[in-house]
Amino acid sequence: MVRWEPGTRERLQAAALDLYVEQGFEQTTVEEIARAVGLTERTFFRHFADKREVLFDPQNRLQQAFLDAVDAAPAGATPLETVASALETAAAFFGDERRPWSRRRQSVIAANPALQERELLKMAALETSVAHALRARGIGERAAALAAGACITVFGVAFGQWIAEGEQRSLADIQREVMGELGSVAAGLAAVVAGGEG
Amino acid sequence: MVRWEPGTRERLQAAALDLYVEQGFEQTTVEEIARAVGLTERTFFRHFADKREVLFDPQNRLQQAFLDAVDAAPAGATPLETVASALETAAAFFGDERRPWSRRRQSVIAANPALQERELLKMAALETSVAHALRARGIGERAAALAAGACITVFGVAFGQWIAEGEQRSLADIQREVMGELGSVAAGLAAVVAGGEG
DNA sequence: GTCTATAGTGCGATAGAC
DNA sequence: GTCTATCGCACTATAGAC
Repeated sequence: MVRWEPGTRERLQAAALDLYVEQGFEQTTVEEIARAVGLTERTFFRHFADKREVLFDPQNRLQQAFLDAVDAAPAGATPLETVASALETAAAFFGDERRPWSRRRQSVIAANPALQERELLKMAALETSVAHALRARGIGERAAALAAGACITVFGVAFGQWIAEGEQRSLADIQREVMGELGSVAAGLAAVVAGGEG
Repeated sequence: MVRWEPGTRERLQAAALDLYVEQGFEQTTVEEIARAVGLTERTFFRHFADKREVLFDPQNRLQQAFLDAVDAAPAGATPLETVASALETAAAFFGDERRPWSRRRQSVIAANPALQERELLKMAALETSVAHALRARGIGERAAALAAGACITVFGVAFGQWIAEGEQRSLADIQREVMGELGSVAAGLAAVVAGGEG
């Protein structure tokens, strides 16, 4: 009999998601989650800083993927070319096999402002780190911040479509489509800036 | 002697900001804030849902300003022209007299992830409502979401500069500059989309 | 593993404003 | 009388300290 089985984190995450889906986030206590996998409340807090964090990847693999992709982009690439290639790479993290889990997870988050806050914090951290990686490539602070903002906006819109009911296409395909639509929206931007407005 | 002085909300907000600046957000208890203005903890929670909310405008006036400005834009305006005019209008909310208070508030938020989460939630709500207002003008869902994302990104970058140490220019001036930089960044977007990437 | 501070909720009582 | 701001008390769960 093993004293502690491996994959404790993962089992806590799975149990938490199940309970959050079944009875709601607020109606679920940390003690319930811990007992569901044969542990105590105290152990839960050793693995996760708080009750929300259990729905998020403590290792931030997505962020690491984005950063590696930014670093790997060709030296002469523009800021938006760089983030476009980062989005391509990041899409590999969300294969078809993860889509059902992502949908369940998102339904819980959508129902709880407290969880939305945490998700937004993670996305903001991602945006900041992408901007930082762009700056390390010699891109100016403003351009880096704006390109990173565009990157996360496109990712967010595309991800929302990826988990939409009935959606079958890959995240990469959807991202390319959304990036194209961003091109359409931004097409008149030079004119807007030159012309001024009321 | 009046039992209830007016402006209870505002006095709680001022006292809370003072205490958060002096001793930190986490080191300040709700009871301290309440007692600082002669009230009890229970009354604090009558006015604000939680300890963080006291730093935010419960009336969401900024959001209302954005929405009014979007509705007031000329009928034929493109999505980005519309958000550009919304940014112009919204800038009126942040006059020079509010800059010192905004700086104090931001220094507290910058030091506390829990407060950053709340700020991000407010910004996300703002973005969503701008997207919704754009859709009401007949703009497609995707274009509306992307234009709203650009709007909030520009606002965020510009606001950060507005409260930067030594900054003197108005928020509207900075926003125009940032919008111009977004034009530069987006200039090559059509080429990126057409050419694809590794 | 226990112990505690405190955030936040629910219900009810009080009392001034009108 | 109604309406509403305030207070009091009991209570739970989170989260951190020891």
